[in-house]
Amino acid sequence: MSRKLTQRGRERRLQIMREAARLFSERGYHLTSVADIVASLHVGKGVFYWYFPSKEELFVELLRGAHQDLRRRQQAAIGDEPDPVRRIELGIRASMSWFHEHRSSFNLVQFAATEERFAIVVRHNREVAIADAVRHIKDGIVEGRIADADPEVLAEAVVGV
Amino acid sequence: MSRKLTQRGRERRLQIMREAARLFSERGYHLTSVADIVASLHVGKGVFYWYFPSKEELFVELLRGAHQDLRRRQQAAIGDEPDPVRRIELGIRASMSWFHEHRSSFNLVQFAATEERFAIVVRHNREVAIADAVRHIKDGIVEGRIADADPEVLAEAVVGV
DNA sequence: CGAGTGATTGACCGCGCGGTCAAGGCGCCC
DNA sequence: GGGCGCCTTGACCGCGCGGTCAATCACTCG
Repeated sequence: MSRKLTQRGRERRLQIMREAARLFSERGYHLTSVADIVASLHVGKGVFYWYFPSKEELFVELLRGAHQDLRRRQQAAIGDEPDPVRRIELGIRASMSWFHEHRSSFNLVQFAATEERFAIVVRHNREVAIADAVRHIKDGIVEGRIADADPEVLAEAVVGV
Repeated sequence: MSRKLTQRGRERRLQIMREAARLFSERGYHLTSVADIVASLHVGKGVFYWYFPSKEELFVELLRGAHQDLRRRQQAAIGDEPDPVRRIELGIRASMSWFHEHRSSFNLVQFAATEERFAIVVRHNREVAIADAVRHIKDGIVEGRIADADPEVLAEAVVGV
């Protein structure tokens, strides 16, 4: 799907993603033009379209990247904690501190939720999170540490937090 | 500041506000053009600009209107309840059910928070809400029903809910 | 050196946006 | 009827957007 890139190319790509994330989160998606992004990087417009098919695709990629990063953080925090209740608690705490450190990603997600075409991605991410929580809850029920209720419903509540 | 209007004019104005709120909340502010709004009302473009100076102003007015309506609802719910702790609880519950009933207003506020020029209005509304809460908390402290802490800080927490 | 290819430039395009305005309808009062 | 003022129309304007592309650069490798 994507081009083959040299090392230099991969760096440019990341550079664009970082700058775009910064501008999107500061001014908002619609008020940040592609021209703004390339201008603040002091490069021509073609550079942007060499690395990304469209402004929209770039944004979706930022969204997905943020979600992956968050999930990685959760899993690192949970580690090999055996108690499912503690696992859930650690996951929630990790998410909170992650969002605290990555305010700009938080802004991106918040905006994404207000526009249907991006909300789809957000919903998908949410479902992944719910699936994660469901697994822990089922473990908790098996061990008798959590009341036997519909795991899906409880998971929704956890993610809602 | 605004024009003088006949009864018919006031109705048109409300009609536009309702339709705009609907479209903004469904598709988002930027994806809803003034042309969309007037088209869905089957009127010419000039009608819009007869009643509103700009698309931006209309949005701000919707934001302010939503805030006023929410606040009215809170005050009605609180009524003459004497206990300050109960007052706060009733206020929070009223806010929750109001947002539940007015999802579209919720979407508007959510979007507004992502764009600086509108976030200013949201912050102002927030400050009003905090001022309200501060008053109740001070009452609570005087009566000894709430621990003696910085009322401002506690109020922030209440509004955060 | 020259060929090949990844990377870059910026003028250019078409479009749809927010906003304007001259013109005219409609209803009411004298 | 005639005049007045609220309201409506829609063609029109300028602009800045997302996106394209022919030309060119620059690095590597034989």
